[in-house]
Amino acid sequence: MAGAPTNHGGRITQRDIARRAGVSQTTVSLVLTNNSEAASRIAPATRERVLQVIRETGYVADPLARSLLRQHNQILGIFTYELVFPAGSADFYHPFLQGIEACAESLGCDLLLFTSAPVTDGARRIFHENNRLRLADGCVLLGRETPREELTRLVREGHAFVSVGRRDDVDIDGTAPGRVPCVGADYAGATSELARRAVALGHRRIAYAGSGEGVESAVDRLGGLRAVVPDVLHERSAGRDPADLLAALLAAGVTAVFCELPADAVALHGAALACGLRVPEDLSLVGLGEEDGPGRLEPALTCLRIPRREMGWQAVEVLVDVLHGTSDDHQRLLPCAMVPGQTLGPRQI
Amino acid sequence: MAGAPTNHGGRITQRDIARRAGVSQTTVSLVLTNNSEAASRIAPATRERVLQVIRETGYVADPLARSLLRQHNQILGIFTYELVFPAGSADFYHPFLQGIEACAESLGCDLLLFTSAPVTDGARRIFHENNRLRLADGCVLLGRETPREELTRLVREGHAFVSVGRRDDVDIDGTAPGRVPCVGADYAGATSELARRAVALGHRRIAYAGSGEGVESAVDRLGGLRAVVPDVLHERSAGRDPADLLAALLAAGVTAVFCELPADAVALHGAALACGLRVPEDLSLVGLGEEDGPGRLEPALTCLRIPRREMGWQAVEVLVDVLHGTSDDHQRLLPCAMVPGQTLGPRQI
DNA sequence: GCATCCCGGCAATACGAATTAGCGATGGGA
DNA sequence: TCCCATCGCTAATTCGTATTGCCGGGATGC
Repeated sequence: MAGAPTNHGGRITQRDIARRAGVSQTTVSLVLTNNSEAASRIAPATRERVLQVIRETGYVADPLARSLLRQHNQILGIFTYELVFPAGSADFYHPFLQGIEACAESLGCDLLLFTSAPVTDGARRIFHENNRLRLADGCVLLGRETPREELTRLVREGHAFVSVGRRDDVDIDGTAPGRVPCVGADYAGATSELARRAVALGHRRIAYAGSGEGVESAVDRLGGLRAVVPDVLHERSAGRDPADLLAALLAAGVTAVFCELPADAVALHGAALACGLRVPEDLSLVGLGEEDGPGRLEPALTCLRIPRREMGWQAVEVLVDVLHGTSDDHQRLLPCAMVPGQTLGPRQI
Repeated sequence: MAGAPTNHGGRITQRDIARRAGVSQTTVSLVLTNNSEAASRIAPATRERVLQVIRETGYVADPLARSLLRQHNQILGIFTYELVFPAGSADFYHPFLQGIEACAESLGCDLLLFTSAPVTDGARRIFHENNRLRLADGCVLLGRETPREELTRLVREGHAFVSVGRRDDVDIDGTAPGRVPCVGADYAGATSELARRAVALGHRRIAYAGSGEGVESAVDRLGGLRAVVPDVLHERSAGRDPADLLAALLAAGVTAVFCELPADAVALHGAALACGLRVPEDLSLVGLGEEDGPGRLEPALTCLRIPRREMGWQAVEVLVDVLHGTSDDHQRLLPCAMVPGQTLGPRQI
């Protein structure tokens, strides 16, 4: 241990350094805070003596004590309602995390994953008795969905946070609607654009397969489609046999299906082939999201590319805005690129 | 804000609670630390009054101040020499992180990613002037390689850490060799096992393609092969044309090649096919690692499965051991499963 | 009736670093 | 010789929470 002069618990403090250098703790602190103000107040000889001891001992300031005083820690929190590193959908979060990490690095911030949040009633919760939110200066919320009550409380208590994914306004008792800081993908705009394209290709009977309600991203997709095709046929797909769903769609004379989940499009594609139908000649299929996993469809699915990395980066930017109170609008919608694919074609009938 | 009685900087403290409840800060603290000792010292009426105020204000203790006293924070650090979420090799780290996260969650610990570590001389470094290591109770080191001097300093200064991946002992001036806490994959054992299999299949002239030096994992692989096949032919592969490498191997009469990097095996496979050779009939190929990415070889490469998730989990276990001073040996080698594949076959000639 | 004990609560202190106010010594000017 | 400014450094305080020791009053024991 090189004879480190630990006084009490093993960790070496500024007082230890001070003792060894024959100065006060204040002086050690002044030497360390290297600004022109303080530096000028210390004689070069003293300064050097202190630095020498610091070098010998390898002392570094305890960031905790420092943070307690400063009231901020250069730490950004990341909270997810599922595991941050899920096993199943191998890397849904990965691009988001890449963007967050890159931006945090450029800011010189560390990233704290709130893995300690206990699971109550089958879900992780931000607010629990030993809430560690304050360890971070602000927090990025990641996940397909955020419980309304948690969101409301975050806004009401004035926490610095940002959601990755658009979130509806929150109701703060009586006053103006609480806008939730967020960086989302512009599902509505992208879906509208695809819808216009489908219409231009001659499609008249268009369907939406998926819930279309609940989560904001689902509402936005259905809404984007409705804005262009008011009389869209809305069919739920959850837990439904693809062949069944397909039959219902065909019976209604549908020629193009917009699927909330790309996976549904893939399933419908399979069902269509099984019926001897051709895609897109007999039925056009569109996935309103990014195809995940390696199971690429052949021919390529017409779908969206969600700018996930960019969303992560910008989420951190917005979070910093929130912290500094810089900008006034803390909501951003990023455009989705369209993946042309080959499953959206001209109506043939 | 519900008229929260913030005194100074916005955050609400135990003193605020105390004022509102007409008690002292001590009492608030005692009410919060819910152990039998302290609880008995507070009258139920007082206790309830304090709890009421706490509920109204939504107060939660500042984990920072708490940590400063306790000298530990329930935070485990993760340090990587590259980005934690790299863009290129999509998810080399992902399985490790999964294991680390799962174990941390079971321990109720948060995870801190040291993204603030600045890049000096082209590489991230743990030790720099504003070292934030002490934010965490201990630290998991992730990455293919760890600079020796950083490792040495970690050991010398007695930091609690663990390396994912075996690391050689470190030289602490004069005293006994400093064993580095680590959880590694047993490359040596697995390679030996594969070598025995190759020998049993009739192979006599076996080559090792790769550096075989430097990083521990490379040394271990070559070592494991040498233990079974002392007269192995060692050919470097870095930056070399696969066809060129193949020619050299064939000229030496090699019938089985053990490749440090599965990617090299894939490249050699391509070169062999181009020469009209069959695998494994004319040449057996073994990858001494996990094939990464979706570019699976056809037929399947005989290689290893690195228990990355398990390594992550056990790394955290070892770290906890180190922290508590529980066990005495902090090195673990985990067995690698063999992926049979079809590129290692009987020698035909 | 006096010593003792327990109950319920509080003041004081510690954790480690940063900041403010101020103290003693020195030097220069009048 | 006296006064004041400057230099170089330190004592005291702060951040928010946990812990220790103690105090006053009422009940209990002998």
